[in-house]
Amino acid sequence: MADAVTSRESDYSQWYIDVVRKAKLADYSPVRGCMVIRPNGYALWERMKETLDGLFKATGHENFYFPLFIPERFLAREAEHVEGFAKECAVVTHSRLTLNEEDELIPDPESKLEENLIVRPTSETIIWNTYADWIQSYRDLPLLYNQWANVVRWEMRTRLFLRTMEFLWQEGHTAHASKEEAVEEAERMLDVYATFAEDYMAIPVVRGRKTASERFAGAVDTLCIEALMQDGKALQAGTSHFLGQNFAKAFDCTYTDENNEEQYVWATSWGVSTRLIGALIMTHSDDQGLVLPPKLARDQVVIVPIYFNDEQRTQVLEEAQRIQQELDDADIRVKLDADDNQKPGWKFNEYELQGVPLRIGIGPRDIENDNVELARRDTREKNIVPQDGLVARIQDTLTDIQDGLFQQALERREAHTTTVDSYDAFKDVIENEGGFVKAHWDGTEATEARIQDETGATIRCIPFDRDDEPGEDMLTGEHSEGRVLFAKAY
RNA sequence: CGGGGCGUGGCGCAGUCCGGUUAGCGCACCUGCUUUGGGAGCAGGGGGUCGCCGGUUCAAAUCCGGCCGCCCCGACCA
Repeated sequence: MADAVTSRESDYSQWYIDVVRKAKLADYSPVRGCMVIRPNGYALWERMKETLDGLFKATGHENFYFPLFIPERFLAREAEHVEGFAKECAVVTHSRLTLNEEDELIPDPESKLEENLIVRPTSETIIWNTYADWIQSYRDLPLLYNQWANVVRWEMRTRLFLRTMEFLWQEGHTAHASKEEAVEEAERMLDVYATFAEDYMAIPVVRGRKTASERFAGAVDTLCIEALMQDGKALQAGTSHFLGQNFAKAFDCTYTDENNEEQYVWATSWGVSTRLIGALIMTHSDDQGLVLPPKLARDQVVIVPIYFNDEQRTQVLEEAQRIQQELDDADIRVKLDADDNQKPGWKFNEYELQGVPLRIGIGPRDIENDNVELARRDTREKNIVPQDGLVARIQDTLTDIQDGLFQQALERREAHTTTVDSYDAFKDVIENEGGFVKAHWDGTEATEARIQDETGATIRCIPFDRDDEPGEDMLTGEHSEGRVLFAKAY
């Protein structure tokens, strides 16, 4: 193959970049650390967005939109929040450009802003500033809102989709009258994320709680879903935060309860980003390129016509169009590639690189025998199958691919999840095998920091479903309430 | 922020060490014919201020000085 991607074994990092670029998901942009999301990549994001948006609406949320710019003083209001984000903010200081004596374009000193504006790294502050106006009474609660937006975090080190300076995401921001209700909301939305990851993206995830050091800046509690990539590194795929009354207090957001008493509002926020595309790639794709789960593929089936002369071309295309129509009628997303400029062989390779789950090849031979050639992207199996019953067969196969991808990822995760009881064993697994490691931890930040320092592994989460199994910290021997999940992470 | 790499038609590169015809190759692109079941063949054609600025020289992609940009790898982070 002329345009092969680097193999995962020889250079995982280069493989990832090759997949992104050769599947035409994204390009580098002229701006350092930012990317151009190409139509193939954006189509994926659109499908994710549509699906998630439906799940948000189904759980009672509405969309709104807040400004890209946040007044600098807002960010300063919540102490931990500033501390967490101050290091990575883009700051707008001027409102126009002008030419200097050397004819160079510079920010016009005359136009210096009275107050700097921050390009949002997240929107809690500006939203809670407004919630303070919207909320007076317990009757105004809850507020269940979400926004689809871009945010900017000035990163040192970037990687396509996984960490770029600007990225697309959704951020849900809810306000509640009680702590219980807010906690429940944070849990509900984590569940929505987990469902989405597993049922649509075919990515098995561990649901859990972050330790204090990994918590969102300004949150009381951060819940997360963690996924394991093919190279044995963990990736945080979504977070949901119980914010307590931190932002309500910072922005003086109170309501009057049933007893006419003033109370601070309880809050949550939750988000997933285009980073999920990175997770998708690193979960399912192979050395032939992208592999997409059928539920998220823009094109679930591509039809490649094969012919040797004009007469055959007419005949084959007619047949191909008929099949296309049948599939379309059955709500299968299908593309017929009748482009005359590329040969079938070229198309086969191209659609494999782009991860289209199923390919139908149809040529004179097939027409004669009422067959088509059906090729699966995930297993790379090819079969000659009868046209009779094709729609049902394709529906079944798509389901099979979707389930198979999840199953395969789940098995890989299980195979790369190790339970250890000694620090030596821990270091050995982290160093040589990677993956998730279940081990006892004494619950202190000091121990957590030392482990990270010495091994590079962090506590990904305290899993919700961990066994009730007290023990002793592998490092300090102190009491541990149960095992936590360690891994090296993206 | 440290370490490494790279900057030459749209893309990938060679040429740079050791200065010297008209800057070359593959892919892509355009035209034509033949082709089409796993990245087609032949013929013809178009496209470059060699990242930028300065210096040395009869002569600079090549040597010297400075600057800029991007990518990769590590520490911090969705």
